[in-house]
Amino acid sequence: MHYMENSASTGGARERRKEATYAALIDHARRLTAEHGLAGFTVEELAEAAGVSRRTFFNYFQTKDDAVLGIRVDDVPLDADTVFVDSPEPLPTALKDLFLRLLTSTRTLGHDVAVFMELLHSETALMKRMMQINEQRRRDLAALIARREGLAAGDPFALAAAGFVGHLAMTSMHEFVDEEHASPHDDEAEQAEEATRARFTRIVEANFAHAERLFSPTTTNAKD
Amino acid sequence: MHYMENSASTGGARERRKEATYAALIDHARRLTAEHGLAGFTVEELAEAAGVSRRTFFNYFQTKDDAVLGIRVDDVPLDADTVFVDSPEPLPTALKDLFLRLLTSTRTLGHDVAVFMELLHSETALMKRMMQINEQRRRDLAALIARREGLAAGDPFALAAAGFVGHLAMTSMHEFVDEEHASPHDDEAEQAEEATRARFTRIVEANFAHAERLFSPTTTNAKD
DNA sequence: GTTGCATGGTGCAAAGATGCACTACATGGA
DNA sequence: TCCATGTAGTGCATCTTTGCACCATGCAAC
Repeated sequence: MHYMENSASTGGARERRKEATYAALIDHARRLTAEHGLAGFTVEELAEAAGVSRRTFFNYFQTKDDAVLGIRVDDVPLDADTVFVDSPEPLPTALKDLFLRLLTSTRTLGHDVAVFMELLHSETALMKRMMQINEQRRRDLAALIARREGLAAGDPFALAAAGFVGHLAMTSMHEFVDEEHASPHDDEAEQAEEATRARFTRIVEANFAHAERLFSPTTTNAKD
Repeated sequence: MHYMENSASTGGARERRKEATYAALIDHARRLTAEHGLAGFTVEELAEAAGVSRRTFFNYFQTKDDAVLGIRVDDVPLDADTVFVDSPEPLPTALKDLFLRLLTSTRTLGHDVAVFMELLHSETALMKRMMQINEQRRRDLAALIARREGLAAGDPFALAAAGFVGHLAMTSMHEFVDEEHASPHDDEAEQAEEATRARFTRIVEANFAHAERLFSPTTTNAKD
């Protein structure tokens, strides 16, 4: 009678719809910025391309810039990320997961990474905002690591770890872009996206593996 | 500054969204019926395929069957169709326009016609409902023609004209299906859809041309 | 038959999207 | 300088979608 047993894959229609709208707005924001520059299109046009009203756009993003960067209004503030704090994983893994989760939210996991970096370098406004965001994230992450590991706020290890994660993140992204640039990887369909994402994830994991060796002496002393 | 001058093509986001949802629901309803039969899928699955909730489906269609037939809840009852009554066009043209408008609403203008006829003949429930609908439409149309032409309700000419239109409609659809069946028209992409629609429209116009000759002696006597 | 279960269909209150009016600001003439 | 215009962003009332509880029906197991 039922030809489909696995119907409800990702929860309710409300959430699926929201994700789809976020995806559409971010993707079109980047496409339009690449094609016309950040000042070359209006929010009105972006909203229309994504199939929502102008007003709805501002329910999803505080500013036009944020749409390009993938900074959602419903983002959990990093300093409230209980998932990371409560994760049973070892610290390096938890950090890697957090990083990947962030990239998923901003839609910069696969081929988008290269596009994203392009945009950052072509629009100074975006770069500026991104640096603000990263600064804030570094601070929040330090506090988060301290909480997770049972350290005092401002503990040097937490600060160093947070900085190191930033470094790993940046390194991973650059490394990925360089490698993609080096080997053609003639992509025609979106079928390539999955493979691209896998390549990127592999690079991230390779880089975060460094963290394992550097962190373990310290982390085994804390909270365990 | 603006790279796009023709932004607002079809009004607000609300209407565009509604049309898209109707289109998705009808198309998926037909696809699922073709693949699994009318009883082979649930409203839940149909709604999910179209990206809306089950409850929303019932905001768009009274019943599952109606979705396949393209009978919307917000359809203007035919006997309230002021567009037709107030149209300045000659009667045969107005009738043809009304017919094409109806087909647009039910999404059976192009390649869908053949699919639609297939479904009608494969599911007796659909055929039954369709005949009900057509019966009602014939009655309403007769009343509408009478109003438009300033005739008394039940005027024989109005009744005959309504019946004739039903005949022209049926003839057009069958003729189209036969011709498509005869010539391969290897369609691969949706690029063919536009051409298919044009072929169908041409057939409709050819058939309604008969109405011109038959109606004009009478209509020139009325209301003019 | 009757008990359970899947599905069709509806009422209702909460959440989300939209239209509209409004402010702020930047830019480019008179 | 001052004004007109275009666009970013926000407050608010209204409309739409959604989740959920609910009932009716048909069908299969017992």
